[in-house]
Amino acid sequence: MGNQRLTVREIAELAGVSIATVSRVSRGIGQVSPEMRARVEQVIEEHGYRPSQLGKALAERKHGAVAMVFPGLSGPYFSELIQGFEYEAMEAGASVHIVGTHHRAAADDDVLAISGRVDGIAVHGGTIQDRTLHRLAAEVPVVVLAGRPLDGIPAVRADNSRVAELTRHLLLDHGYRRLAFVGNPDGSPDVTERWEAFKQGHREAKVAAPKSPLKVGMQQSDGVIAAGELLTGRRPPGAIVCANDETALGVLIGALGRGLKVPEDVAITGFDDVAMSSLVRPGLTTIRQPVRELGAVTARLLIAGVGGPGAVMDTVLTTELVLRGSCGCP
Amino acid sequence: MGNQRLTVREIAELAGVSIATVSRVSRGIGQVSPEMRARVEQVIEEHGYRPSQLGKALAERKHGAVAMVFPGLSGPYFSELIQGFEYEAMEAGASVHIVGTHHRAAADDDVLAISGRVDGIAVHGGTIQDRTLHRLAAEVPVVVLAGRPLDGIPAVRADNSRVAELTRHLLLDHGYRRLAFVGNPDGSPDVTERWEAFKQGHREAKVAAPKSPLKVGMQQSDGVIAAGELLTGRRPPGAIVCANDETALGVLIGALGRGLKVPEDVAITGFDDVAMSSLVRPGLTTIRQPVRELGAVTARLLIAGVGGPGAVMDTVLTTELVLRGSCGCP
DNA sequence: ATGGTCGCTGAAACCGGTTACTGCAACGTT
DNA sequence: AACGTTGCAGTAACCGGTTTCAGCGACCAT
Repeated sequence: MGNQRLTVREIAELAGVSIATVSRVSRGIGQVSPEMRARVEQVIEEHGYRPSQLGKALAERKHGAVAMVFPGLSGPYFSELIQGFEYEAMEAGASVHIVGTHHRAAADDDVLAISGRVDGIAVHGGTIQDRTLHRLAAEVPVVVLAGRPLDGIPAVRADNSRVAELTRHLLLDHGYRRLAFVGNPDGSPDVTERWEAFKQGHREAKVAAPKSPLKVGMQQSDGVIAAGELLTGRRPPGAIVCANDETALGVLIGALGRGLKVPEDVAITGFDDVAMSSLVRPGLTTIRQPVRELGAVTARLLIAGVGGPGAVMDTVLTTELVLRGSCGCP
Repeated sequence: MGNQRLTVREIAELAGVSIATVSRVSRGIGQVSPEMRARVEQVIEEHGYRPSQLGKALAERKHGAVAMVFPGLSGPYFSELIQGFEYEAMEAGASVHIVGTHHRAAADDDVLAISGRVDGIAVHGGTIQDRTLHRLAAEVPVVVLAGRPLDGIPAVRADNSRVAELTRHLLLDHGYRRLAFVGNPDGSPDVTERWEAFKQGHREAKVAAPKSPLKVGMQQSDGVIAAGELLTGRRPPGAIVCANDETALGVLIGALGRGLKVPEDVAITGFDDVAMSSLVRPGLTTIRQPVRELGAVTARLLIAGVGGPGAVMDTVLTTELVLRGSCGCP
């Protein structure tokens, strides 16, 4: 405690050189004679000098930090996403700020406040208003994560249209009728696209799609609640397509807890392919998306600087249908 | 894009005043005549001036940011923890850096690297080596979160000893014998304390405790794996005490998936009381800890400055036994 | 009229780095 | 011998804020 850090000028004094030389040595650039370099390095080593990030940042006019904004960080999806993002940022020497808005009123202000502290911001789709997004983009490079590109703001996302393929599989290969969709499109570009793909799949199979989705949250506990809603009526659906694995697992637990058999009584599918999905009985049929990679690509894009001519505006990562027992496959 | 931010000097020029006055107005302190204040405020408003965090930070010699270091952020526990921390930090105007070490080799270096960017760091128990912790504490205020205080480094934690009460409940009230403990004490102060309390409960009930815990991770998927290990042998335990709710839910799913009845065939308990625990059938008997509050208290402590005489060295939040169906209670 | 107080504003120093530019010595070339 | 390179180190000017201190005019008391 207490022993405040040394500055360039003090190190310069101790080594009997100018501050320019200290800076050159500590950064390892510029021309410095071997003996001078050795002398300065010795002093730096002795006193454990490390340049202040503050001075450095001001002089270089960059923060060496990026931020990620998301609604909340419940569950494996956000964990993976952040880990991919954070790992990539760390590799590039940038530290990571996080802003979870979790339904806070002042969220948009918080996001603007962070813009003065970072070199770039990744905003999870549906987290803040488009208006705020534009104001943000005027201050600092922005990438939309899991959402659509918007007026010069690039996006990184997964191919949600594969839900159409899943839907056709349920309708045509297994012959289920009366599918239900669990998930709330409002405020989530991902869920919106999945719901649209769900309807598209119905069109392609020439089967009437349900009028509306069952709007619940994205957590496992929301799935349990959804199961209660869907499976207690007189005409329960033959298959339940969930917006993500966590709700699907919740629905599965809710169904099994009611003594129903999956997939005999009801089929269930998810989206993400989280670790649990291959471990439950029956295994969860789902769509695998490269969540970690999504975060990593976003970080790389942000650090590379985003803007400029020829910049990639829309990065869509491929997804993959994973068939397991919960849809009726062996 | 492109329109770079204005500086104090430019605003001063535009308003026809000195930079000192601009600074005083923008900070709202010091003596400024009403008309001058109005004039400057007008210019600030017009041009959307907001002082650079970089200049501010350098001049004030503080970053206005705190960091949280943890092993990884899987599951609801870390989500809640971070949300509590982040919310409190935001309230105080500090932004939040996160560092997930997730078993990275260079983790300790990363943590030291971040120390030059923040005013304080919360380190989750068991994340980095004690040696690194000391070096860190020499640079910046540090609080250990979910761990023991260490040589002047304060800690914030929950009362894990309540696991002894839970253990006695299983042994004495329900009469179970042959309890198993699921969780890996290595590298986790929390799990270590819970395992110790588990043995303590056995001593108090005068029942022999198992020699060692079943060492698995803290995620739901690890619980499924643990269920496979414990429930396939010839003499399965009568009750399984898990280090946290997520593994307990995994064990529960694994047990039900094998056609076992809970609690008739095997009782299961957890720790945390996450949302899912009250939704599964049977409800999960667990110990409730105030995870969010844990994060919030840590943030407050860090922002208040930690050190100094009379500082609180050890903050222990109370926990509560929550009895539901999975232990055999009605 | 003079001296002292008070309220307000501005000049300049400072925070801790980076870097353009300058100066100087040693060397090679014609 | 005079001159142009070249390599190296130092001076000083930034980066964008905050804050100390000095100065100045208005006001009041004597």
